[in-house]
Amino acid sequence: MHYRCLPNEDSLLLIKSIYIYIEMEKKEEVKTENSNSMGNSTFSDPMPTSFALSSIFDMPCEVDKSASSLGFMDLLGINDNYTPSLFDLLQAPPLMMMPPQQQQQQHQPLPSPASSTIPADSSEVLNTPATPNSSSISSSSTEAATDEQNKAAGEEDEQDQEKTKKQLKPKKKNQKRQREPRFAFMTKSEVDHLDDGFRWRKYGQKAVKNSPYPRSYYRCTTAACGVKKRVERSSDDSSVVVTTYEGQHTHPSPVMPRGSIGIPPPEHAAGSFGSNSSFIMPQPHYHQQHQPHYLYSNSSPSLNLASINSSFPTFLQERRSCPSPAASWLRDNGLLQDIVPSQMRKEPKEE
DNA sequence: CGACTTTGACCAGCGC
DNA sequence: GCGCTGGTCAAAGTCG
Repeated sequence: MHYRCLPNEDSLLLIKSIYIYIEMEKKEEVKTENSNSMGNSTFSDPMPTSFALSSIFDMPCEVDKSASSLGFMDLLGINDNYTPSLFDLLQAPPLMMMPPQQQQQQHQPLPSPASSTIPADSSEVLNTPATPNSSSISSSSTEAATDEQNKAAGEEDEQDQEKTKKQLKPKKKNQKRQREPRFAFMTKSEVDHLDDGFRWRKYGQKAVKNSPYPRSYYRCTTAACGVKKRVERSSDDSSVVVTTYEGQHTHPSPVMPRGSIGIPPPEHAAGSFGSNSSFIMPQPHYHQQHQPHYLYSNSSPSLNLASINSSFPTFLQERRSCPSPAASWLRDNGLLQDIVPSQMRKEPKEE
């Protein structure tokens, strides 16, 4: 697979699309693998995809150097003798990358920053993890209606029913439960619930099959923001926390992290995602212990790129924030090895 | 007292 | 159809 790079203001959105594309491509493989091997439990077999993605990011990319963005080659240390990988390109300043298939199939450009919410029919969207931590990969699935809408409908119908506690439950009867796009990432952390700048309310906890650790369910406390996240500890490695975000924040982070390494709303990043500038990527709280040291330790704390888009997978942002040498180091030592795909959910059967 | 967590019960989806 | 599991609800409890 090769990617073409073109300069474009919407590059990061396109990168997202690539990421989505990768996920979609890999989804089927993983499904098959899982069904052939160990059943259907979620996260049951993260490694195949993990490695697959790793290799994808290491894939050589076809770069249109003449058209690439200003300083991009220098920044990445790319020269005529070096073929950048997708990983490298993800660190580049705005540029466009599209897999050949996508170039043909997806004539429709991704939404401009001005309308950076993904179209409803866009089957795969990355949401806003705004997570402080490192490694991560996600998957997304799509299903669309909001809980709020369902709730309203359900309440209407069941008003006369006796138990108030049951009023909200029939809401799902007439409609298949639909989900927001989601993605998951893994983090080495001693704390389960990572501070990502948003405020969450825990609304449930469940024991997880084949895992001694429970899964916790959180909802964004902001009214009208239906973002949820699930947090669970990996049964394989108790030091790893798997966080799955679902949905997209409709508001800026209410909590700007203390000593947030001062990432101001990036003016020059506005070209990429600026119109959605209210979405400031919360920066990690480094007082917590969950921050893998290698992420930022040797690289500049972070470029403004880190805050460009709340919908951009954190692990990519962090990759982006590292200069190329660090990038190759990371590639060899850490991030991708930690990547775990989220559960690969079936596509909605009905549109 | 409000915000948040805990926890048992309930519901829906899925596989057998 | 049945049972299992994930996801959610909401009352009760806790905390600041």
